[in-house]
Amino acid sequence: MPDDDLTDILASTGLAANGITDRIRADILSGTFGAGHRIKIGELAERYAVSAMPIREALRTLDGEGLLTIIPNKGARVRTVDAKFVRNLYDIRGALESLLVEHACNNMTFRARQQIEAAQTRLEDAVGRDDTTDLLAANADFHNVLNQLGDNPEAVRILRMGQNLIASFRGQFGFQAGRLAGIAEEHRALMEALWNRDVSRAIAISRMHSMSARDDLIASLKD
Amino acid sequence: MPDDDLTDILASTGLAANGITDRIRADILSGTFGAGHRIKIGELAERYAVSAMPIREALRTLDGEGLLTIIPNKGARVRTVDAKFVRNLYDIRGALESLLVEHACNNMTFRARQQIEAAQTRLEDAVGRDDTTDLLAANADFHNVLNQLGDNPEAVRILRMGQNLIASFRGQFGFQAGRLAGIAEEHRALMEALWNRDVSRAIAISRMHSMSARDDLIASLKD
DNA sequence: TGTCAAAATATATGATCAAATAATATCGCA
DNA sequence: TGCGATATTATTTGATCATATATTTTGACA
Repeated sequence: MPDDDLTDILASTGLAANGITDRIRADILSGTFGAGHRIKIGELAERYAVSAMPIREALRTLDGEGLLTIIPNKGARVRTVDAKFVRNLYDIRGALESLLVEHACNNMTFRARQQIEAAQTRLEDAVGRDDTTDLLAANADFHNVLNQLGDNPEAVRILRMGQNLIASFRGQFGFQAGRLAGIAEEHRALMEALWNRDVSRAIAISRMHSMSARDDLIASLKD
Repeated sequence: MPDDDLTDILASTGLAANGITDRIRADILSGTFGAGHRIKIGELAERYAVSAMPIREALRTLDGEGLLTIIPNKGARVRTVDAKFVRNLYDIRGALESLLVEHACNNMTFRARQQIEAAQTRLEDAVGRDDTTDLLAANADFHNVLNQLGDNPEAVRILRMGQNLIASFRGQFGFQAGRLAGIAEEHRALMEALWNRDVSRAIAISRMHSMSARDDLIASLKD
């Protein structure tokens, strides 16, 4: 049964599709439940028209993902996010992405190169049109190819957890002026290093790329 | 209420004490439930003399920690661990620990230095007596000081999750000949770099330290 | 009026039962 | 005997109720 295989694969990356969990996560990330918001099981049960049980299990999962914090006998709150927290997540992201880029550089394939170049073309197009939505999609594709090539699904899983947390704030705060073009430029530099199999340079650019993103978001947070 | 504060702090690091969760985790890490073992809610409920409910929530938590894998409608299994998985975890650990060491090097305090030196003294003593238990405890202390100094609790949390997974195999497979002395030596080199505020050298040694540990465990796995 | 204690309320947690789904066994048939 | 469909069992998931814990409100007293 190929369907079973797919389910297993999804589960193995810690991203098994679960209706209620996904809906709560989406509502947190969309800002419906803002940072620090107190989550009440009863409320959510009513909101999603299910019993308390699926909510309780979903909250445990989201706690594990870091999206919210459960304090025994006191309930759950959406994780509060400050500049320090964002900085920490981006530092983690930088460390893990550069790890994946290192392996990706060594394992680069023709097909992956094509995919990266296609994503970059779409990304630059989006920059030209100042289209943030398309840019984020193309950016995700760009990095996903590298992440897969990085050959470390556990690291990708951690990365994705952090990404979820950050994504909502991106949508909320947007980018600083000129950042979109900066992303495209940093990608081009990374690509050049990758095609040249210059591992140490690829690592350095990858880390720098994360730090730029980090500083951009923190600057936006302060506005 | 200081007790409440403590609970909150524990919860914020994702390590809230929960009786049942802790017992299941311990039983997994001790090998009572081996890799790949099918976890049945009913069995565990009987074993720990509680209802199904706490078990179900505990399994979600442990799933989030990566200790087991839940497949919808099919149940949970203790994560199977192969050399590739161990390699991935250690690569993650190397990336995150070197990140923390970088900050620790910049934020080094006199008090931290004392604690690190004390831990190292105990570690070397344990090496001399070939006492693995004491060595692991001293080693944990050594790294904990650095992790705290790294000033990134999110990274520490991820690190701890991976550590849990690995710890059980350490106990099961032990170390290769001469590895204990190697650990002590690598620590000394790291300390020297730290006292000299040589950040890039400290990072390099930290990463190398993780890779040595990785290769040692993988070698043991193959025996 | 302010503060503390106690009652009342709200909420999370635990237990039990019911339903849905998956795994296993049984039986008919070639 | 070997295979496939069906029935049975086992197990997870969802719903509901009971209990424990936390929070808020109320009222007595200084």
